[in-house]
Order: sequence, then structure tokens, then C-alpha cells
Amino acid sequence: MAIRTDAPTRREQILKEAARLFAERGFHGVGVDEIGAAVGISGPGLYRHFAGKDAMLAELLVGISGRLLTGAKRRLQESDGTPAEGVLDSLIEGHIDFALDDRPLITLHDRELDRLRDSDRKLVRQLQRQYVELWVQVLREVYPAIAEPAARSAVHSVFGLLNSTPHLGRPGSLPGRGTTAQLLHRMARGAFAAAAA
Amino acid sequence: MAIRTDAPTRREQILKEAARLFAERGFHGVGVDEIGAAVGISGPGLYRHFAGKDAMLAELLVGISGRLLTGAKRRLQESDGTPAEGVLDSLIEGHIDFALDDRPLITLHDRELDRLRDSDRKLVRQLQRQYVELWVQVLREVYPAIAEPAARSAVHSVFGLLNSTPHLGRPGSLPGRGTTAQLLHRMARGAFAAAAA
DNA sequence: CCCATAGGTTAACGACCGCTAACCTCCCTG
DNA sequence: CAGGGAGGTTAGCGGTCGTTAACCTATGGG
Repeated sequence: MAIRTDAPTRREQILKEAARLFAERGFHGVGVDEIGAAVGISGPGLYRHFAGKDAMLAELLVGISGRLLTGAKRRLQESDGTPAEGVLDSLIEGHIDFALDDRPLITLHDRELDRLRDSDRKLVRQLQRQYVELWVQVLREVYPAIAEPAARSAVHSVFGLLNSTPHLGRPGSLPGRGTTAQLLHRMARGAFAAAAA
Repeated sequence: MAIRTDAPTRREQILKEAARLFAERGFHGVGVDEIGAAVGISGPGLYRHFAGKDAMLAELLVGISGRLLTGAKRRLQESDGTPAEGVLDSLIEGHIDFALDDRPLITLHDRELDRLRDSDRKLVRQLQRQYVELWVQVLREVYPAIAEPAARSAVHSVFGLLNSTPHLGRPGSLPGRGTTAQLLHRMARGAFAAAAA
């Protein structure tokens, strides 16, 4: 995994602050002036970098869905041939990393989807659906007994479990990132096992 | 449990429609005219029943938190003396009923809290905290091995799991309410058991 | 029978918000 | 060294939104 070391571009700064503000107060609850102020420029200056407020949200949501999906696909390829249990663990691990490191994006991901233009919303939904189906496939390899509708429901529910990170108190009050990650991982596996019983 | 048979008051109609609209498009994304139209009157007519748009949201959120808490307290009393496992099952059952029957409220519950006046927000947060602590207490009776911070995290995560109902497809496409409820129940128990391991 | 009250209506005000226009200032390049 | 693009600025327009004001109508009790 290639780690970025160069400074973030202004565009990236804006996206990061916009994500935080949207998550905190909702898309309609944040004005462009506030987003600008968060990166040290004033409202209309944003339009040198984005076509509009909608475009920021669209880029955020498409970016999240895309990164989740490509990350999962990569994990699936890398663990080709290994037992399905390990693949499922890898998927869970990837999702937890994301949920712990990009909480604002996780929040936006299932909250502001309906604020998108039709075409963008369709794209995001398609990426999300592919991501879910990929999990469903792996889950049914580990637990062949579980029917497909139940598997899909179980996957959505486990996403709800893993995406609960924003409710687990501020990043400082947690018992430590590693401990929390392990707890979430165990719970996800336990929930899946129980779903198959 | 006393079942209402009389017709809903206009006030209740308004609250129900407002909840649905707020859940669909966000608090700031819905205008008072739309809420009025949803109950057959026009925008400003709402002010005969509520002090303002904020007051509707406040009543919704305080109502949800309060009903969840009192319901849990009642279940705790009714099952006094019975084994802790049964109490936990009863709590889970109550929360699932709520998540399946009042999806818009579940959505609002963790999404629009920050749009409240300070005093209302404090009240809601206090009710929520009591509800969580009640679960933590019961959970630690069932699994004495689990430490308190981990128990609290586990409870929040299971709420995330149970509150995933809005993502499980429209009420028609589900395999049936009872089946879904049982699946969620099993998964919650499985997640808790794994958290304690 | 009268009239107060509950529950509506439309018009309009003031604030805010997304966005554009017009302009300015570096800095890099031919 | 000219000049042009990149990236800012402020002013302001047009639309929307929450709320209030003023007015209307039915209805039920003294």
C-alpha cells in the first residue's frame, strides 16, 4: 500500500473539511461560507475548485463507495485460493479500518445519498450494491446454509454494527484503536455465525 | 399494552408525516409547506399546533428517547427475578419492535439530534444515556467477564446492528416481519456473546 | 341567537443561501 | 519583461424558507 507523503492539495483540504461539516450538521445545514472559512478562504473562492456545493458531496460519496469496493476487490484477489474464512476476515478488517479512520465519510455514506443528482446517486448505489454482493458471496461460501435474502440482510446489519464507530465516543475516550478494532471484528463474526445458525 | 382505537389527532398526523419527511430528506431539507401539504393544510397552518419547525423535531426526538427508555424500564420490572438472559432477550425484542415499526423515528434518532436547541438536546442525550446504561447493566449480568467500557461499546454497536432496518429494503421486499425479527435477534445475541469472549 | 374559540386561509417580510460578476494579485513561462 | 492563467477578493442578485399578520369560517355552549 502506497502511503502519501506530499502535502494535501487545496482541493483535498476542502473535501476533508466539507466531509467533517456535512457529517456534523447535514448537507443543507452547512453553508459554502463555512466550508470556505474552514480552509481559510471565503465562500465563493470554492468555485475555483468545484462546480458547486453538490459537486463536493458527489465527489465525496462516489469516492467512498469506490474506495470501499476496490479495496474489497483487491483483498479478494490477494487472498485467492485461501480458505473463505480468511477472506471474510480480510473484508471485515478492511471495513473496520475505514470506519475507524474516516468516520465523517462513514456518516455521510448512508445519510446524504438522497441529496445527489440522479446520475450520481445511481452510480453510488451501483457501487454500494456491488460491494454488498461481494460480501454476500463470501459469506455464503463460509456459511453455505444461509439463504441469499438472509445473507443480504445479515450483511447490511453487520455494516450497521461496524458503522457504529461515530457513536463510540470521541477518538480519545476509546480503549485504544486496536482494542476497539478487535472487539468490532469479534462481534461481526459472532453476528454472522448466529445469522447462519 | 393498551392499543389506541380512536382516530389520530391532527397533531399526531403532523408529527407522523414530519417524521417521515425529516427521515427522507433531512431536517433542513424539508420545508414547512411540504409538511403542511402532507396533512392537507398549508404551511403556516401548522403554527396552530406547533410553535415552530424546531418544536416538531424536538417533540419527535424527546418522544422516541422517552418511549424507548420507559419501555425498557417496564420490561426490566416485569421480568424481575427471572434469569438475566431472559431480560436481555426482552430488551432486544423491544428494540427490534421499535426498529421495525417506526423506521423513520429510528433514522431521526441518531441523525438530527444536533439540530435541537441546547436544552432539548441535553434532555434527549440524558434519556439516551440512561437507556444505554440500562442495557450495559443487564449485559454485564449475563456476561460478567466483559469490562464496562467494552460493554458500552458493544451496546452501541448492537444498536447500530438493530437500527439497520431502514437499509434492509422496503417493508414489502423483506422475507416477512417475523423472520427478519428473529434474524436480527439471533445476530444481536451472537454479537454480544462474541464481545464477551 | 350570539359570539368566542379552534383551525384554517393568503400575503408578505426579513434573513439566509448558493452562485455569478467583476476585479485584483501573484507567479510562471515564452 | 510582457502577459496570462491560477486562485483569491467583495458586491450583489434571485430564490427559498421560517415566521408573522390579518382575515375568514364553522361550531358549540350560555
